[in-house]
Amino acid sequence: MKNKKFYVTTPIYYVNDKPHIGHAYTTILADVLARYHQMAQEEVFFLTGLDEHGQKVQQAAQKREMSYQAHCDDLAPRFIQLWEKLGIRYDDFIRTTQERHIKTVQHILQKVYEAGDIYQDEYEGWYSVAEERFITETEKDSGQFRDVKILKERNWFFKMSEYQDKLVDYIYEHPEFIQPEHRRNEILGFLKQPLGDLCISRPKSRMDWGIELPFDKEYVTYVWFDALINYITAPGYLDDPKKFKKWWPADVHLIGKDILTTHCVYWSTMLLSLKLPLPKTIFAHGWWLVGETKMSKSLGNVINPLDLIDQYGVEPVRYYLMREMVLGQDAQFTLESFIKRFNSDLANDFGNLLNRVSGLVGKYFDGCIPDQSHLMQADLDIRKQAMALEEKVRDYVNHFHINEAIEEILELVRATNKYVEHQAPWKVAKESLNSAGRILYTAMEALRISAVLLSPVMPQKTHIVLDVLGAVGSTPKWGELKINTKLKTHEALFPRLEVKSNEKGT
RNA sequence: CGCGGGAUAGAGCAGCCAGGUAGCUCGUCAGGCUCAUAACCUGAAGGUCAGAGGUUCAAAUCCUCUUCCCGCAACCA
Repeated sequence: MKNKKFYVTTPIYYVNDKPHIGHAYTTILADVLARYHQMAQEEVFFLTGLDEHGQKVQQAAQKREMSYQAHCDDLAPRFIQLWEKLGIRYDDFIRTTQERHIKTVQHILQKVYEAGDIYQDEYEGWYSVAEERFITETEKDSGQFRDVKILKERNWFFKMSEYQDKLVDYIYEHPEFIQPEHRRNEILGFLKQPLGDLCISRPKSRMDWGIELPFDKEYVTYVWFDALINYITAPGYLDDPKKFKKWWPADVHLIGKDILTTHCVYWSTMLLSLKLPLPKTIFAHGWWLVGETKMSKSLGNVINPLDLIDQYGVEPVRYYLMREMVLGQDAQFTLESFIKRFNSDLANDFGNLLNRVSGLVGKYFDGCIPDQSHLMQADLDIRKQAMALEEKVRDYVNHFHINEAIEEILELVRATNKYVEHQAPWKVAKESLNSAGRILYTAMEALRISAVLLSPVMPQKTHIVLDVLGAVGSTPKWGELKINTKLKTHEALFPRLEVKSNEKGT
């Protein structure tokens, strides 16, 4: 049987500023998904990268008195280094200034142009002289823009409207296409209005940092038309048909809720025009809110979550971000909840389970994994729960409920702690070493399976656990522990964090 | 009447689509255990499920209205 493939993307991040928690979150999420699918024996392609054209980049570069490309080259490593720090294992890193991408975009522009889906017209709208861009009616009414005037400009347009009906039908026929569901409704609501055509050019006179239109040298491409194409550039749309056929359509485009319309509407209609299949799922996650709405004054502790990495380690941060964010909702990032999560889940439950079990095995079995012999009811209960876990986790992950997958694993960890407590092998051992061995074997198997299933979230820490158990490379199937294996010594996995008692009220 | 989502114990969430004793984690209180990272286990307190009305033998769950919060309303990534 041929392995399934899994192609996951993050947005390509815009290099007008340094990476922040939003970038980190999406990328970790993609990484975790990629690793789970790898664990399920699927072939995975994980793409991330940078969006380097457009007005904001131009402005940022000008401000720094650098060339556009130099500015991009300066920022790119910051992203790459952060991904290294976060343990991100991507397969390709695309930058829209790369030759492969520019060629692909120009090829597509030419193709769409020749197919008659691009035409020239005059764009008229409110233009902010200060911002050097057109603004929407809503933006104009907000009164936040000065020097606003009506401006007419000749531009090239993509016939997005042609594909409106097709797109609406597609969304209705594919409930999994846009997730979560309320985002899908949002797009369907948006598409109830007649869709206009998309202006896809910018005159060089106004903005020249972009990909030149192959059929009109006076213009560069609008940055979104450029950026979205990255998803097919990387798997080889232009120059590697075999590779492209293997990976496209993408299984998941992960995005923030702020770029929902561009992906669901612009990108989809572009693909429809190109007669390419649409991605299977576009998943929009929520945003991290740091603390309260206005947190500055009372506590003076405006926390940049990235700082936590240096202080507490990468993996607790990965764990926290994955565990705490629910579906496509927003979530609050507070140091208090981070520490609570760390102590209760990682230190008290998971780390401590390893500690107590390995301690007992050291004490009564000379550090060697004992034989399980035949299991009693309580043992069978744990085994049953552990054996059912893999499928539950897979199911949750496939539906993007990472937090629930993690919770399900922690339930096994907690149940195992409970089991050890109730079975009291330290007492049993005085009468029957055999029975104590059975209990400890069962607990260690449950721990091992928990570690395997948590490994996509915390690859390094779970590796330590598996290494201690002599079970690196094992699967979530029951019974892979090797009897008589000598346990390795280890430090506390997640030493408890002291609660700083200077917080008040929050 | 623009479209849509939400309001469940001190906190964060599940349950709602397929009505039938209100559940999980954290926190609090009281015990227990002592193998373990002052950890773990047992038990308890705490909710008129935003409010009002309706359907039903039965509503957190379905319907209507009200209040409050939030998202979207396109050419900026």
